[in-house]
Amino acid sequence: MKTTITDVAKYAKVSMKTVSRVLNNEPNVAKTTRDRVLQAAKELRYSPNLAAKGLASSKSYLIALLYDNPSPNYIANIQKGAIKACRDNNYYLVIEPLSMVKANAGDEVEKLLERLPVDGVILTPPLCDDRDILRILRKLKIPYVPVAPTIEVNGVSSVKMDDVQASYEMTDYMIRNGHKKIGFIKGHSEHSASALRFEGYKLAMKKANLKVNESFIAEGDFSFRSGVEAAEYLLGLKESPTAIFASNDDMAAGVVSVASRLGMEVPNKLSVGGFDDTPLAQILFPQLTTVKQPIYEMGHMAADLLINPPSKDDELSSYHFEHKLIIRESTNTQNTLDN
Amino acid sequence: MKTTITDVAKYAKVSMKTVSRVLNNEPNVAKTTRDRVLQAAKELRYSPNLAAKGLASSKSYLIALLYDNPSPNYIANIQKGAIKACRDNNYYLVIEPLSMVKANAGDEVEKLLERLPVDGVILTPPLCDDRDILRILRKLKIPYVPVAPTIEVNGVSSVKMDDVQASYEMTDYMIRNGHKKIGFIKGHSEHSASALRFEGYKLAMKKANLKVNESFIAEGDFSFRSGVEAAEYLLGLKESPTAIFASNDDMAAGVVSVASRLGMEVPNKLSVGGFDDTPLAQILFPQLTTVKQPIYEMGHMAADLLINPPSKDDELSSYHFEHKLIIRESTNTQNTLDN
DNA sequence: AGATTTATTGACAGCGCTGTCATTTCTATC
DNA sequence: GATAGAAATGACAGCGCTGTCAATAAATCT
Repeated sequence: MKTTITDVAKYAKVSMKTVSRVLNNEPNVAKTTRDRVLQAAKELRYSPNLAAKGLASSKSYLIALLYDNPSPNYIANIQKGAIKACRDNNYYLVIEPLSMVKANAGDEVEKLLERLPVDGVILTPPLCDDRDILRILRKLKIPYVPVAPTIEVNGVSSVKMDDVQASYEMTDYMIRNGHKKIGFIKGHSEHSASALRFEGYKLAMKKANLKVNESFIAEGDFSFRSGVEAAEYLLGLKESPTAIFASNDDMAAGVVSVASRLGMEVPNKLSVGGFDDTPLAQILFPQLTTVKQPIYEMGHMAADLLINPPSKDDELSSYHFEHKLIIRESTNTQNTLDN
Repeated sequence: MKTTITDVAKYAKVSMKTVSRVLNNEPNVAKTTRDRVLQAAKELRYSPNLAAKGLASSKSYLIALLYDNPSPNYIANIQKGAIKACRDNNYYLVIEPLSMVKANAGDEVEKLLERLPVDGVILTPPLCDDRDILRILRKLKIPYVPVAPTIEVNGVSSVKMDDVQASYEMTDYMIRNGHKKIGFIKGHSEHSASALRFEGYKLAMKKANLKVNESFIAEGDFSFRSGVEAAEYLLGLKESPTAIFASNDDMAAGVVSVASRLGMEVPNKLSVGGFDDTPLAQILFPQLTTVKQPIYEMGHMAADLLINPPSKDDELSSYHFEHKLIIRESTNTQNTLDN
């Protein structure tokens, strides 16, 4: 038989309500009473029934993680971070992959959340920039935290990293290594990060008084294959870049693979930079210079913001986390003789 | 205001209980009544309150996925499969990563499940072979389905694939390609699959009247790095194998990387086989010959077994799913002249 | 037709907790 | 020491649903 709050109340010789107060850290309980209740709960190995709490307080103690992101690694890290925050607060994480390809993601979300009235929703890219979904969330009055969104919504905190700055740093690093002809492979146009990373690249080029050569900009969609295609194009140019900055690791892996097929040694003949620091980056030969995103941290903060909403006073519109440029083997000083 | 069952009852001019019956597909409701209720529910956009259902029926409509598996890809696929089954049954998936490294995983699980009384638990390797966890689950009387377990428990259905057979097929494929000196890299000793895959390898060798050369067997732990180390050992042998079967893709990637560093062309000088068919397998150059595990299918069935438990009659002890040998570029016919 | 079984429906309590508000006990004040 | 005010505690309803069991309607059998 499962212990209930009534058992604890009897044992501690107080009312149910007092037990409830103690267990929920509500104020106005005498220290001695509090200790007695805590002791009773401990001895009886009491643990609250989530469904009952939920029903009585119209809370669910559930946070939903919505995603439509093909990268298992990204999702795994967001999950880890979010779960940590949930565990520390006796919340639970429900995951719901979505497919934006289907006509209306909004409807799907609506149906989902009408059934499962979660206390908060974490939105990962590209979902966090989907107007339909945001509208539904607002309509259902469900708090949400977008991870790395482009759209800023009034009164909604978000977690992000500085994609522009990170991308700037990578490009700048290549420039400081003597590279002047730097190719760039864009990411999926639906992901807001794509534009930001491109921005950072252009910024660094501009600051260094380097002209952005339009033919050095290739389209990609974050997939390995698109990296291969972009690399084939870039390296097939009669005057090809000496460094290629792919806006994620998968595409960078594509570049490395094309380069090695072409007998173009990385990094001596071609420097390659990636983005994300996926496990792949260390598996590749040579290991990839890349940018480590604070994914775990963002997931953690997103959940935490939903569980412990900041008071209006200290509310920030967005919380920034630090990325890190990770220099490995795929980039090198440009040998000026080669140029 | 959220519609409740009472609203639907009034609208359809029946009792709450009848609505409940209709919505839960219980028998003994007249067709006309059923239709009327369904219509009412639809018009009112009714959706049940999970917490209330849970409280009243002492069910939670939640399935927990417990894992301690460093492979995001494996987890992502299990999750996808499990979620599909959950969605189709109005269940939800709660994920809980565990760390077996910590002293007693059992306690952690116990605390977790006392708080969150889920209707079922999916256990992935290596958790599914942890005696402590199994004991707790039995004690708490929570149904569970182990994915690819070694331990068989009476009355508990499990989902699996045939690791021995799959491994046999890969080895056999190499043998039929003319290879005689086939190296094998074992997986993490804690994962039961490791032993099974090794078994399949030995079986194939035996069937082909090939002697298993002890020095061709290397220890690994499923990590890329361990694959590198194993490959360095195997390829450093004065008489080294012409093919290496690594018991997962990450280790196979390690082999490929060492081989290319050593200027040993894959597959012409060395065939390499992996296991898992992770995205990595297609990203590598050359693309990896590997075994595709029915991970999604196993996740799906695991959740389904928990949601719709088979009746005692048609209960199977374990459900097997088909793997698939995927032949790509990293394996080749052994050139007998080289031998 | 009347008796008996079976299918269909409804009334109502109660799952375990919290919110509201009433009540009691303490503390500070003059 | 009486009194106002604050702090601590408790009584009780009710969150939205389902289980139980009783009541009624329909079907089947002598």
